[in-house]
Amino acid sequence: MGRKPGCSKDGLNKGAWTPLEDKMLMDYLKIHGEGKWSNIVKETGLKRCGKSCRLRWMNYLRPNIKRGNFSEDEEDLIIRLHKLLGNRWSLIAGRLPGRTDNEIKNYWHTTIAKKAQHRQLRGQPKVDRKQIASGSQNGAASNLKNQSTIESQCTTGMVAATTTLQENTAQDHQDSIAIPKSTNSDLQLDMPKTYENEPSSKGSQNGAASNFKNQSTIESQCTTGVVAATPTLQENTAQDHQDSIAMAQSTNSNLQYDIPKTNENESSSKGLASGEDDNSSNIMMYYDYMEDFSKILDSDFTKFSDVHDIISTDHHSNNTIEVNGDHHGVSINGCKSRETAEFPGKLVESDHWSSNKCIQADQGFDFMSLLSFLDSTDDEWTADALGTKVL
DNA sequence: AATAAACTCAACCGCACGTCC
DNA sequence: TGGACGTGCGGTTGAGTTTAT
Repeated sequence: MGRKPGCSKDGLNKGAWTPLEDKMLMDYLKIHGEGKWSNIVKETGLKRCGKSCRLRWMNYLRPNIKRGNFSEDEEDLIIRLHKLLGNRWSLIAGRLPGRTDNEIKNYWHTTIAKKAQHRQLRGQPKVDRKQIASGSQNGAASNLKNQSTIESQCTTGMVAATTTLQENTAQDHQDSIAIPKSTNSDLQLDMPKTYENEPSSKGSQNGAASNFKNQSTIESQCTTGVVAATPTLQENTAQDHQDSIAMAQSTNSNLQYDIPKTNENESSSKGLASGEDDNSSNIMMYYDYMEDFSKILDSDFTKFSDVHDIISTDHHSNNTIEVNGDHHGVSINGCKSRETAEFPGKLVESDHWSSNKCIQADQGFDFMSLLSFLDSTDDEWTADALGTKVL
């Protein structure tokens, strides 16, 4: 790959921007719009490299940038998303309207890390600031260039998502995201809340899972190293406050998580979960953690907030969904670009989930997990994200 | 009031990746 | 096919500001 010409060219300004420079940049962007950053230098005479212009625009000049302190909801959401995504600040920022990745990153490094340090003073296990910053302290997906895995352990009745980081210590490896607890040895994930009539403020700003008016339950039953899943979408009924999307009921043998062979040395975002031991009771799920979650998060959840708005269409593609006339995408496994949605033709028919090449049951599983995950109001969740019980 | 320490955050840097030729 | 280039991202820096002594 060729390297871009850096910003270190002679004659280009560096450091803080002046009001005049800001004005020149904004004037240009008003006319030409974003993009073609390198042209700005040529066409305006602004002595800034394109990269610097982009940064200034994205982080400061852009309209609708929210300034000021982060609200509790925002902080909570950041913590949750960081737990899920690690240091993918741009993705996190995408869920917080008006906030930039840089701002969130700074906030994390200062305020949130400080809180964790505060905990450290209370005699909890030492937390390295860098670890906090990188997310490795809580076992989140701190570096998604590394292999990530989700592992499900039937024996303990829980699903634990872990990231296997190349530079992680054994201790790191043991850290896990405390996705819903379960007391059921059949690996039942009771999603914590119903969304009906409860537009939670938590996470509502980002248009993510907040309006999902279904209680999601995920049940998986261990067989022999295979998770069998049957996602079914139950009709909403007035009497049924448990509107639920029951996933992974293990009754449909057509739906199985792929368990590819792994190469230990493979440095890939794709991971295979495998327990610390090879206990056969462990579930191992092939799971493209980075791509799938990021793409899910990239999608506009609000567009999927109401099942009634989702119309299966055959005239575009039998796997395309249309929401109020528009097409929206949750592109998974590289089936199509982000803009092209790939969903089963009939969402409610489980067979389609297994037969459709573009979305598999496990992805549905994760999609629903994510919704509940983000909407959980469990205080312990937040505490856990910091590796602490009390903030 | 002076100074040091701590904190904040805008900006820079290097890298990865996609696109174009 | 591979190099050049543009863009975006995460990590880091350091100037400016605030707080503590």
